[in-house]
Amino acid sequence: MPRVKCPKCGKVETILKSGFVRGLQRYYCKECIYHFTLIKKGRYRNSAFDKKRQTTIIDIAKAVGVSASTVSRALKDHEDIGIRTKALVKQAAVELDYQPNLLAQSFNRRETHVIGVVVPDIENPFFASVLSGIQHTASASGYKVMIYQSNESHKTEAANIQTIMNNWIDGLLICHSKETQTFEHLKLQMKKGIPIIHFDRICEETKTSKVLLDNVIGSEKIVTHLLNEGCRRIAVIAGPQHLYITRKRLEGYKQALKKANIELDEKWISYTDFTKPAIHSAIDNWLMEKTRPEAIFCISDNSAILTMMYLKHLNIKIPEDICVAGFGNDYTGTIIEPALTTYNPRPFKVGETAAKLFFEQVIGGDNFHIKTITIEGELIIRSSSLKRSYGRSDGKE
Amino acid sequence: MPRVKCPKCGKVETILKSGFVRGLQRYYCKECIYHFTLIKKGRYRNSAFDKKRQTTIIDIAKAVGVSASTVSRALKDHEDIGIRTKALVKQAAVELDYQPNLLAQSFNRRETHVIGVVVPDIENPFFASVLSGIQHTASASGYKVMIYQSNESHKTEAANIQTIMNNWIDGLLICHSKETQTFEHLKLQMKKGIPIIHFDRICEETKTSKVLLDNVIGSEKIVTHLLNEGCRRIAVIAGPQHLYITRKRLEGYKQALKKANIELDEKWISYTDFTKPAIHSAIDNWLMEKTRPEAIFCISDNSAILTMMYLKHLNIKIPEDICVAGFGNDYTGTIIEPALTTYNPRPFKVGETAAKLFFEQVIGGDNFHIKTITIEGELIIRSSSLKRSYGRSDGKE
DNA sequence: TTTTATATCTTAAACGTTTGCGATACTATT
DNA sequence: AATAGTATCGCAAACGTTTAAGATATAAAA
Repeated sequence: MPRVKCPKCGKVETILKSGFVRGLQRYYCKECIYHFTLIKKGRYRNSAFDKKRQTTIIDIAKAVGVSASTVSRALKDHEDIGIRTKALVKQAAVELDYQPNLLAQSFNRRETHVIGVVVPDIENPFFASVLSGIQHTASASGYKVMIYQSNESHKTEAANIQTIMNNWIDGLLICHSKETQTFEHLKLQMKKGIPIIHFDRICEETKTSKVLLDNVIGSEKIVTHLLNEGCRRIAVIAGPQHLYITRKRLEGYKQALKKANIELDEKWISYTDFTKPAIHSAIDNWLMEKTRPEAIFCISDNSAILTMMYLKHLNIKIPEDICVAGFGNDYTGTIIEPALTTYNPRPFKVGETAAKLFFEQVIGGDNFHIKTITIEGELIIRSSSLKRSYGRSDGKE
Repeated sequence: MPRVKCPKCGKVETILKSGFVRGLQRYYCKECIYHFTLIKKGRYRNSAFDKKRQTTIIDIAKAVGVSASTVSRALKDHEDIGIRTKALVKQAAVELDYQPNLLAQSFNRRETHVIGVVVPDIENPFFASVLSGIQHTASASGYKVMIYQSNESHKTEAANIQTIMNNWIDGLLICHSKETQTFEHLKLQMKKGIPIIHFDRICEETKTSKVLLDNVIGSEKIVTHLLNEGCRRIAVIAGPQHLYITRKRLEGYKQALKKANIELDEKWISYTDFTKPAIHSAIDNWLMEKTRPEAIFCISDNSAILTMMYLKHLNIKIPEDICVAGFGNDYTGTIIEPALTTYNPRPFKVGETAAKLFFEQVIGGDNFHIKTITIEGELIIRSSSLKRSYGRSDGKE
């Protein structure tokens, strides 16, 4: 029999073995009816937790000789606290290098002051700019921004939302992936009452605030400009057919034609996946027509760049032979020659506005009614479309 | 005297008024020696907290008829829990739509699984790509990413770090702003024991892991390439003199010259702030020399683009008259004509590596020794520098 | 002197989860 | 029958902060 003393009565004779728990020999004192093991781990005495321990309000409270609640109130200048106490507390806070545990605060208040953002791709300049706008606005109000990219995958998007929504964020700003066509993953989360704001590629089925690009008007402006330059046969490099921006920008295209009393010819519309081969083959097809297109309107700047490079490769002159226009105002459009006519959707402002809508919803609470805001963009005319006035100035930089 | 009953003894006669607290009439029962007010607010009964309440493990515990700790363990398949109980708990969790409160978990564990990232500017493609690499790697390990941009301001950077470090993040990945020249704000935080990883613009004074671009070797490769093309007088558009990348890339420039036995001429080095006017004036000055430079090496792609556009504007042929090379492999370099010779620092990999270093440090704990990893980049030769072999293929796309 | 008012402080519960360790009900062994 | 072993569970504390509401001291009023 081992010489083990009972921690309660101190006796040795009454101790019996009693199996094992978690690999440790267990003992049992007959007299005290008390089970115990010898080695104690002590959760908060050994581990890595120790190092992470910082000054808390309790430390301050002890130092000053008041209660923790007084410290809490003093630090936020609550009226109930005497001016002398406040001073003492604040001084002690500085001396002890007190830093509030924001995690504890958030936990207590059930508010993290974090905005979650899900974008398809951070490296896309448009989204980078939106992100910047969000970050800027959030920061100004003391909010943090957590980002996720879906990589244009519906699955990743759904998984991201699932994780992030579990108490981490106060609101979600989202632009759906190209793949996303069902929105059950979002609707599930909406029950939690966390504000959701859509931007750019929105979801039409949910009662959420939305920030839109003026896709229709913008496209209409571009196409109208091309018409004004004397182009009649205007081809379109569109995206996948189900994609929101494809539908909307095509709508603008059609409107412009209608207003100009030009009949729509479906052969001038090519649905692509924005890849180089798809675009090349679309152009090849058009060039085989007996009458070539006079202009190509590309739904995105990136495809416009690809289009221009291919046309140049084919020794087709821009804009003399074919005008080209894009949509998006990517930086590359100013570099390529001739400079690309495009439409600036003001992505930074899109981000700003989305963040502002979030704040409105937070402040408004139940009184807030969802809004849809369309950001007015800006037609940017550059050489790539200036057929009629070829040779005149490049427009503004 | 008001007809107020004592909540304790129920008597009315013994009640006295006793001033006001928080705007409410206060009463006092002589017999019970008990102060009280009439209206009770009840913190967790009325407010917005209610709506945010979700299913907790306690709810599950009640439903199944076990304790909360059992639920906690069952959900993570702890061996102590019986297989039947586990099944019951998991089933209840699904039925009640239980979502763990990640905030509570983090608070308890003192671990958020969030990586903080501070970059100067999200819209800069280099940083966007780094960010993407970080996000990718973090996501794969179940970590979230919180971003901050300093907007190249030291003050903003310091403020960001201050906020974010208070328990919000498990680690900090940072690229300093151009302005940042003192690092006290960082050193202060290092005491907390949170891993800090530097990338790109590092801090040489701190004992932190770092991820570097191969600035020196990369620049040397570029300049050597220019030398091989027959350029002898190679001018440099540098950045501000104190900037880390300026110093390093200049070092590579000098090394290349030295190896080629060409004497360094300081007049070919121009320190700019990367703005258009500064670059233009640097070029103007060089062109006034009796012997013009044969090549211009720009410390960054963006300044290379500006340089090329200005040279073209001056009707100087690239590369016949002057070769141009950049550093960074921005997308625009593939668009401009002639395409820009540059160096790909592999920003995505930089981000990936920074994140990996963080994980190594977390896993290694005290055993981890800080590392400095240099990411090997890739020389990308395009037309803008192909003087000798002008007219030959464009190199790989 | 008794009652009322004011200013300032304390107490304790609550947030949701984790976890050390004791408790209980068995079965197996001696 | 006494003791030892095993499987499975519960208790309670701990994390750091906030906050409702009671407590106390002191001054003012009746």
